[in-house]
Amino acid sequence: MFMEPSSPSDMRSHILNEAARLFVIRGYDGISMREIAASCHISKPGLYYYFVDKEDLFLAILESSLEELTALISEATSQPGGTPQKLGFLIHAIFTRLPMERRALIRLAAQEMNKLSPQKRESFSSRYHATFIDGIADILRSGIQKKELRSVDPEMATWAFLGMMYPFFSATGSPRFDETAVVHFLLDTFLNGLSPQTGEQRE
Amino acid sequence: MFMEPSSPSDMRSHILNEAARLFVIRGYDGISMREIAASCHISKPGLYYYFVDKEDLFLAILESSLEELTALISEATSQPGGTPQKLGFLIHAIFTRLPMERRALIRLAAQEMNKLSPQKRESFSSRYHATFIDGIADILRSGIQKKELRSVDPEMATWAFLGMMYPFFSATGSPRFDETAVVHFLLDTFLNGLSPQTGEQRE
DNA sequence: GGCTATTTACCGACCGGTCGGTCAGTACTA
DNA sequence: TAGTACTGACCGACCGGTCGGTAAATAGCC
Repeated sequence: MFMEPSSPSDMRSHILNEAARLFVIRGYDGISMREIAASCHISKPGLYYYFVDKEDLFLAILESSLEELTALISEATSQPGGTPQKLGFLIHAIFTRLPMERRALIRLAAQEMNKLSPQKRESFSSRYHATFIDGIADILRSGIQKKELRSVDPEMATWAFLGMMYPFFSATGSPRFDETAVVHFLLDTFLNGLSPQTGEQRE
Repeated sequence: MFMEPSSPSDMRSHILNEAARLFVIRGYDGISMREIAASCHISKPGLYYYFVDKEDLFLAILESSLEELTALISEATSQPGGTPQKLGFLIHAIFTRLPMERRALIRLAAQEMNKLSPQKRESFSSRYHATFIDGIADILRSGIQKKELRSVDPEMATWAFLGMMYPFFSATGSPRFDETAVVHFLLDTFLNGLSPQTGEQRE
């Protein structure tokens, strides 16, 4: 009775999945609660039984994505080996452990966060930065400290790192590339660049 | 009498500017024609005097941004020097010749193109790819041919190149960095990567 | 120059439709 | 019989877009 839902009424998670899929395709303003309801084979008030409003539903999706990412980053951070290995692990994990839909969610969070009401946005975005952005920046920072990375602004590098990946997170748009090739290309480019190598390089 | 309007009724371009600013901040679905009208100190029907519908106004903004970009790319392509110089010119031109609002438009086009109706989207996106994406891919391709760049998939590299820049195109969100530093960082990272250099490197 | 006809550049009021959200039920369990 | 998991009907606000109208400038004619 006072235990929290241990089996979270699979309808709730079904809604979460379906709504995430739709938000990714059309954006926050692009789909209506009616469409989400129809896509879940439920009535619109049925949606409001599980979520207090549209924002609440959207936020629940963003939160779960952030949680997932945070777990991946902390796993990458505690990975044995040097910074290149940690970064390689992270890219590899994102592309192989997350289905495309969830990868697209990473982009969605970054792009549509501002659709939230001011207080919720502030709250989410500060957690988003503290765990996700700073988590990656910390890996980069420690790499710089250990001379495994050149001395650059870690936060700037984090945005570039993320930005490089985003085009390959698209549910629709952008072209389809072989994912193993993308994983390798991203890490290689981020670490070694596109200029021909003059000396021996590490990866 | 039969000359076309040489001074394009500065109201039209005022609307274009104002609407672009608003679309960038809130997205295509995020602002209404009423808000655009109010922001231009004009009535809603006044808007429809200049543009047939919302999509037409939006498309006019995207087209002008694409035109601007295309000009920059062709200028970069015909730049003297090697591929690194062409790429350097392009990044530099984007960051110094385009005010932030117009840079944000580049991102807007990529992100919100899909809000267009199917035929318009198809038409715009094919021109977008043919001139903008392929334009950059061609620079990369010729660089690879001339051994000035490592042998990678030029289209994949184009998306990564663009993706790296996008986080720094934000009108609001994302942090503010020193633009000269960003320009240098982006080119340097794209060409040389973040691993410490072992041999001498070219830029 | 004076007079009319037409065009330009808008505006207030309003349309049908959709939005997010609510409320009063109700079928089904425990 | 008390709660859980919903539903159909509905609300006010707002959406993109259109209607009929109009003041001011411009063009054509004498």
